[in-house]
Amino acid sequence: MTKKDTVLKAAKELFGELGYSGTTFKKIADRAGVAVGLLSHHYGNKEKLFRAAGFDVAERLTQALQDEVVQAENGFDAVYRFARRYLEFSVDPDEDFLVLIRCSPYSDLKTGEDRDAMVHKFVQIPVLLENCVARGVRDGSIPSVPVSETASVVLCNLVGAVRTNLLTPYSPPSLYKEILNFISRALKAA
Amino acid sequence: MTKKDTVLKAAKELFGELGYSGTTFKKIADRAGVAVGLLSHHYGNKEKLFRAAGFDVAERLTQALQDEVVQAENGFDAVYRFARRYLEFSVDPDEDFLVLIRCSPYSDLKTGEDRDAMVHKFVQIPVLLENCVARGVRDGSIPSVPVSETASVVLCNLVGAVRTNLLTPYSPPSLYKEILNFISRALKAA
Amino acid sequence: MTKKDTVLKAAKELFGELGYSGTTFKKIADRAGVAVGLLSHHYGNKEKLFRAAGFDVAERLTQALQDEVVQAENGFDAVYRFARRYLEFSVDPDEDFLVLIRCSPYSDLKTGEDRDAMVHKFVQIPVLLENCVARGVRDGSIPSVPVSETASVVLCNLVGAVRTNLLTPYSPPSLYKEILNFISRALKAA
Amino acid sequence: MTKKDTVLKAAKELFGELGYSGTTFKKIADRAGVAVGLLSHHYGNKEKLFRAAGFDVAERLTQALQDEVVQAENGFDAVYRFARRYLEFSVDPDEDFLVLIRCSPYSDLKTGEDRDAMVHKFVQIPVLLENCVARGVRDGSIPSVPVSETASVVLCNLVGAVRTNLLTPYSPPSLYKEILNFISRALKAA
DNA sequence: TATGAATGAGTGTTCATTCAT
DNA sequence: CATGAATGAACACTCATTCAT
Repeated sequence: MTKKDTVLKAAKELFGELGYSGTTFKKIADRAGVAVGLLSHHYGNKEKLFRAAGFDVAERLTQALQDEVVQAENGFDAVYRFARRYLEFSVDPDEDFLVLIRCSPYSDLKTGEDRDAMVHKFVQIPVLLENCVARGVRDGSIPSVPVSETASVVLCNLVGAVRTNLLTPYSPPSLYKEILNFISRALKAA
Repeated sequence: MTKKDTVLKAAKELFGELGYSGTTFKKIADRAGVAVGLLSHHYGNKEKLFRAAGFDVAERLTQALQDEVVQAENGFDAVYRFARRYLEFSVDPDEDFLVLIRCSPYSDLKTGEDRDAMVHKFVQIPVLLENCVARGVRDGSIPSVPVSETASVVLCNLVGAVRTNLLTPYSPPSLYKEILNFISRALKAA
Repeated sequence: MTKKDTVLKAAKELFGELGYSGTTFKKIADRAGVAVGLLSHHYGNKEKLFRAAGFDVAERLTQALQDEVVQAENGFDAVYRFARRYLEFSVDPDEDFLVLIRCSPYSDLKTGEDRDAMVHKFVQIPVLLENCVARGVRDGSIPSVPVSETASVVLCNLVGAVRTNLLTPYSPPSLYKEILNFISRALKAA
Repeated sequence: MTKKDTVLKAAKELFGELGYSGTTFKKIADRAGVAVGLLSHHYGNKEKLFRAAGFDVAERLTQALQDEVVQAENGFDAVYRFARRYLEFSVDPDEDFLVLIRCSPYSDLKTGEDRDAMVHKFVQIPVLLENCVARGVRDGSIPSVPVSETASVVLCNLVGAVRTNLLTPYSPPSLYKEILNFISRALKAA
């Protein structure tokens, strides 16, 4: 692993743990075991490093979801697999999912160049889910529902679930299982 | 309105718009039209002011939800009203709901005294919703479901919905209506 | 005791305990149980209040020393009584001697109007001691020594002793007794 | 001289001239001709910089005293040399002795971590003087006196003398000479 | 590529002082 | 005489960023 990669890994961890403003160049450099000057040298500035950290995880998540839905038998299954994989990914200790929570457009980013880039990056995820729902409506595995709206609602469930599980102490242990049941029931009952 | 209240109002607005670290004493003082020293004078320090701002809105939200659910005919209706009122509140321009998004335990607060206080304050909301679900199970308006888990899942829907609507550009205009339908369907199909 | 007096008493205690800059109007007002505005009302500003506190104790010390030396049988006895009384006064819990340590010209006051006033006030004490020494030289109870210099040296002993005893942990329990012996011996051996 | 050293030099001067709270980061940075941020960068915070300044001078003083007393013919001579060197050091323009007056335990430091460190550092000086007195008692150059107490008293003389000379306008020009005589006489007359 | 000393604008916070009541 | 809300300059300290090595 090059020092550049070490920096990115440390950045993903720390932005995830401490948020954007709680994370400093010094902390990242210390955890990565490099000099502070190296961060700007490789990544330009803090915003860009944050973006690189978020993009890296977003990229992996998108890939995981795509790999998952291609295995589905039908649209409903695709939606289900999407949701299950999303939740799994969120608790995978290798994936630094927390940084996504900090930097996704669902987070409390200030507006700016940064945010626009994130919005553009993340849009792939709702679009992928929409395709799954559309496929389900087409193949009859999901009753006739408004496609885009339904995808949005399912994503709301996932966004709410990962925040509840990762950030709050209110989460029951079976939350993810219940969320999947909830989505299934609602989709079938539509 | 006393200057103390003016400060709190400005704080609610700015913490909501810019987040905790994006909001400075100077910005609050400027918007409130007071001297910076007044913030510490009345609220001690930034954390306490943030807490006061969050508590104030949390208090109003809790009250609104309680006032709403007492009017319900049965448990299912109570859950529905709870959800509808929650979503309405989130877009009421008088209520500075955004600050809750920044400071709730669903947000990316660093841990600390601050967070503990918030967790303790916010727990009223899941508890209230649980009561509604329990009532529905008791009176038969909701099929037999695990109470606590179901309440958590419904709240996930609401948390996801307000974030999608208020923070992202991905929200379809009818999102809130769809979320309510989604919850209704899932609850009835249980 | 009027509120004005209460303020002065609190000021003497706190300036003594915490020093000039460690003492705030708020702390004084809190200890005195009055509003902060009252301090400026009665004493003008912080420097003047500090001066008033220091003067009050200096006045009492000067008086105590004068009362003591008039009882002396001869010059040597006067010097001895002066020293003994000075040390006694420094540990009298009713006298707030510590404030003198903070504000005397032997202390680390910044220069300024304040300091000049203190210098002028305190000069009475070396002058009084000089008179005692002069008397001793005159009446033969002290060998022929340079008067002013000897008085200065004796005062150095006292200044050093009270600082050692009140400020440091290096002071042996019998320090004051030893200091008195030391002065006696040196004076007689001159 | 590195910028780090320049900062320490400026700090020693200014803490000596203006005391702890009268000295600001800005003043130090200005005198040293560096940016304010450099002070924290190299020394952490104000307390630590103060400590570093005090330690530096204390170290030099301790060394000077040790170098001096090893040259003594006997215990009395050692005490005398100690006292003389101490007084000389206090007026050496290269040594920034004043900062010691501000930070020694004989000063009006507020209690705290800072003070503990100073107490621990300064204890070397009374200990060294005690050794001299003990040697004198052993070799007969000083009559039988309580060792620790006598050392304390001699140090009181020195502490009082440097304060009188450096801080007050009451000091006669020959004060240091008189103090040395005074100590000699008292020691021999014991 | 890699370092870390150096910068300086910006931050939260303190606090003596004022003043309307 | 007495209050405490209100002020704003001053403070220590942080930190992303630059740059000579």
